[in-house]
Amino acid sequence: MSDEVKKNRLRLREFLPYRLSVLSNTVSRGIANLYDREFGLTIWQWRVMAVTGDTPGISATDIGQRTAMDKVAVSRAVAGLIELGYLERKTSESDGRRSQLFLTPAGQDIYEMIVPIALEAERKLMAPLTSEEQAELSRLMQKLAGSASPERPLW
Amino acid sequence: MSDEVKKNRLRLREFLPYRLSVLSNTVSRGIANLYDREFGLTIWQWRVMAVTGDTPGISATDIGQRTAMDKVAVSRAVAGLIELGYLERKTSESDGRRSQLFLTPAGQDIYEMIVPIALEAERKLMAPLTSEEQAELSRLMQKLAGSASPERPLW
DNA sequence: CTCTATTAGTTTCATATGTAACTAATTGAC
DNA sequence: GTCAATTAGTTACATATGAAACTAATAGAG
Repeated sequence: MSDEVKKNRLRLREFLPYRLSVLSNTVSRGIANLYDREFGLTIWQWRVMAVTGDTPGISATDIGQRTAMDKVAVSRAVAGLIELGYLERKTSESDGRRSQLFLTPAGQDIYEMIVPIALEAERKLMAPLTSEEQAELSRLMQKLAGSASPERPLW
Repeated sequence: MSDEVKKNRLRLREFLPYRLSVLSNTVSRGIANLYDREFGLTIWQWRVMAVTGDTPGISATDIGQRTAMDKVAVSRAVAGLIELGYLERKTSESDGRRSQLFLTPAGQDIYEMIVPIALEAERKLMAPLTSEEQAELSRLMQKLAGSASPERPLW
């Protein structure tokens, strides 16, 4: 048991929610700068491009589920990407409410440029961990994610 | 090496920055709800209370360093807490720009109520991990934090 | 069919947040 | 001492974000 709990004292620097938040913000900020500087994209726009590139024809709602974005954020990111000429929207023939989203050729180009850069950034981030440690981190995060799922709030 | 890298394909669900962001947001949201529902505090206000409770007389600037908050966020959180009657500000005698912050008796009461609740939430969050896994997670996060430090951007 | 409930997506509005400009106090060079 | 440069903290402004209201289309009960 950690000192923190033993002493019944809360040290922010040892408090997991705080540590997660700081680490995530640091990483996200770095990545956001990268996408913005190199391609003029926000993180949300990039997420939308990433899943659309991986799953052409996906709808905005499904993007939201795959990216943990709410529908307003998806709507705005999609609008921005269409404006930039990277995304194209068709209306589903079977359901007039649904959109089907596709990367334009320009969007494909950007997509193919970003993927290796993003993977390289991830690689550098994880470089200090051995591959066993990387696998272990992944496993532990998955456990935590199950524990913290919003459907089953612990607090 | 993971499939993701091997295939040179980016699957958002396996991409560490994305996973960190989603996990952190889920946890933060749960915690924020807890603080707000039970005590009417924002996460930032609670962070300020936490370090002030731990280090009475601390200045706003030092709070910023200890909580990874920028000075504007600290200023706003402090203003809110003073408004709520949980925090008290004195001007340093040796340096008229510096403030010295203290919990009021009401603030102390809240502080003492929150600490065990927050620790319990953390305990529940980590419950699915063995204590070895918890220690390992902590160690791996620390390594990552070093790797991602903003002073030494990798991208 | 037809009418109500639901769903996909957008817009509106109120609030949160970060950057930059600002004020007040202090420090340090001279 | 005096004045430029720095530091602590606040304010102002522009942008980001999320909740709720809204529009358009579909589904489902009868």
